[in-house]
Amino acid sequence: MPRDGSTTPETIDLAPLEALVGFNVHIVDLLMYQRFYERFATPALTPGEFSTLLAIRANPGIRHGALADALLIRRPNLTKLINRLIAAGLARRRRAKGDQRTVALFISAPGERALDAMLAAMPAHEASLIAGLTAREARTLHALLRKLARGLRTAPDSARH
Amino acid sequence: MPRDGSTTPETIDLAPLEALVGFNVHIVDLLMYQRFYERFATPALTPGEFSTLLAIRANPGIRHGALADALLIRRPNLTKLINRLIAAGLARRRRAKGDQRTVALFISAPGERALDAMLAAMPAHEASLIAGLTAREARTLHALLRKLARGLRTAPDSARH
DNA sequence: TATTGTTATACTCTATAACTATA
DNA sequence: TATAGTTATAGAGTATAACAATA
Repeated sequence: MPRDGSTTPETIDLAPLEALVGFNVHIVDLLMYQRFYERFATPALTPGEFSTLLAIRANPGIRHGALADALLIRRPNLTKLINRLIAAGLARRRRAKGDQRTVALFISAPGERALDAMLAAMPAHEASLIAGLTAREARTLHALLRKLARGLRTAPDSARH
Repeated sequence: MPRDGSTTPETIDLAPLEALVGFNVHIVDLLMYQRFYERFATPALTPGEFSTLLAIRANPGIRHGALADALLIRRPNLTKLINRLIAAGLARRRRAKGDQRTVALFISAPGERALDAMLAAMPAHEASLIAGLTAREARTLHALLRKLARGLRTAPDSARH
């Protein structure tokens, strides 16, 4: 740090950025990703793989397309992600009964165990994420984020290709 | 959509995911990024370039390292981003007065104009992002996100390399 | 002819290590 | 010897277009 009176500020003013909701959301997202990787170290699932596997368990037999839409992942990218899960023995693909074009996705027994192991650590993880907030603030934030997500998903100009 | 009684749910249950703060933050971040690109179409700045330029204007003469830390960008990646801003004539690099290793960053006149043009559209943009919330809810969310970001930045296990 | 999932591919973002020039 | 910024490079993540199978 400069010992002279130069213009270089070491205490940075981020006020104009913090005034924008999107910036705060993004910073929080980045920091939470960091925390996820710190806690669930190398051998485990990435946030995307974890979310996908959890969604498959909650919706056995779900199609690729429906899952991709729900998780905001493009179909080609989801295919690769699912391939990784299957290669790891955590999920299974099965041809659907009716429409022969579609594929039904299921979690496997090892997938269940992997998920349960991570979910066991999740309460402590979540608690550490919101450690800076009171319990009441955390509940409020959570509810507002869900409401915001719902609103943004169903928004008018969401002319998502 | 299947017309039989197959197990494929078209109404997806995301409850186990929405119960996790991190998932909601990530979804909101993704959706807000989409909105940003929809509004500030191709010729304009990316969210990262916009944030960086705004931070430079608020902190004239800031060093690369300090800026990278504030925006959670690695130094090599920030160098490339700044190179793009400079190539576009929006920012300038200048050798600092004291420590000859450091570089001081400044916004240019065209940079000011580009920023002002985007900032002029920002109130409407922000309003559309939080359209699903009441004014009071939006204020609460904003305050909680900022508090959360502060807490996560200064956290104990943020042994960020 | 349209749709589901896949393949191929490119582009961005990000991450690490090594280099330079200053300190 | 350590630090600031850069370069080089590789690895994720994500985007679009085109294809095969089925509707």
